[in-house]
Amino acid sequence: MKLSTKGRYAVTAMMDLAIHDREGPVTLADISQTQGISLSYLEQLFAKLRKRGLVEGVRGPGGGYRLARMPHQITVAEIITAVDENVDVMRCHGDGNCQDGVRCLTHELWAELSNRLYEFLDGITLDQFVERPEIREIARRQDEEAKRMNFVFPRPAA
Amino acid sequence: MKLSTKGRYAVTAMMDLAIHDREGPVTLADISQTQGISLSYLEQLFAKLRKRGLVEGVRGPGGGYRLARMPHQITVAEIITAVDENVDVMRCHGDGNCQDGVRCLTHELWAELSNRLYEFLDGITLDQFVERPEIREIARRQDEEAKRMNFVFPRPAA
DNA sequence: TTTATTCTTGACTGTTTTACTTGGTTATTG
DNA sequence: CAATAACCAAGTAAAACAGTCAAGAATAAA
Ligand code: FES
Ligand code: FES
Repeated sequence: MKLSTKGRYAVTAMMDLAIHDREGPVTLADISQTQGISLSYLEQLFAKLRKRGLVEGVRGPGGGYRLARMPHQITVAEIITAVDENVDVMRCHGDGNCQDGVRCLTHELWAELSNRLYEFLDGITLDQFVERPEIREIARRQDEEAKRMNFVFPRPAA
Repeated sequence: MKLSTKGRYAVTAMMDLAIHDREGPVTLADISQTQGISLSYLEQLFAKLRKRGLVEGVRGPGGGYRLARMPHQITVAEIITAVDENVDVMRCHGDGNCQDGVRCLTHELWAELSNRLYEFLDGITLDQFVERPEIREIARRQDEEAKRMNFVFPRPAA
């Protein structure tokens, strides 16, 4: 397992998606602006998320991305493994042969660690966070901020 | 937290150390050969482990490294954080300001994740594995292998 | 039907981290 | 003294990371 900025970005974006799920598809440009993540980088991440069946894209005006499942059916583990391809905690990838073809000293340790780690991350679903009032408050603030940015010149006085 | 080969090497080496703790200091050359890790790379890792007070070095002939504490007092979390300096699961490093100075959407999620992950890794100590018969068996095999390598020509028949 | 919107794809770039090497210098033992 | 083994400082090739750029394809709205 690897927990880097990449996985963090992915989870952040998925959370944004979960929060605005009822308001129709969310555009990557929106997420980019709201969460401060590079648009083109998001595109790469969402390509992977889509291949894993976590999100689905809607093209054309009014389009964007939408969760492919209910928030309580999407776990943090899935999101992270979707974008972080080498999730190899073990050198042997579970085959038990990294020591000249035989099992190495720490195989068991990593196997156990890997299992419990995955179980743990797999127990955290998106909905566990989006429902919290503190989170909703932050989301509301972000939305207002975005609105303020977009309509700074609503109609030039003329 | 970051779980990479680096941390894996460190834990592997520490485990080797824990197993051979009673036979006096263990040399890095031994670990290098037994576990298949580059000697100079081990030196770098052990420099960090030493700075964190996890091991102590004994110089000169017959020297090597030795655990600075009992195996049940050394956790996997300590070992990993010792060699992986940037343990920043959160972009804000706990300050809650990665979103233009204010708390971002996923701050809580990462804080909680970070906490529980650390607690989990902190609950695993070295002795929990070195006592297992399967592990001891692998260690025994490794030792024999090493012996066979060293004494391939014990005394040329003459 | 045109057009704007948005997803989708591929290639490309600079920076950082990994894993490892080279080449030393101390300190300790016999 | 010579052998041993910890210490230390640089440097390096390859990979991963974070991000950019550009072109295209599908679709909804005008
Ligand atoms: S990690 Fe499985 S054999 Fe080494
Ligand atoms: S992670 Fe703490 S504010 Fe974003």
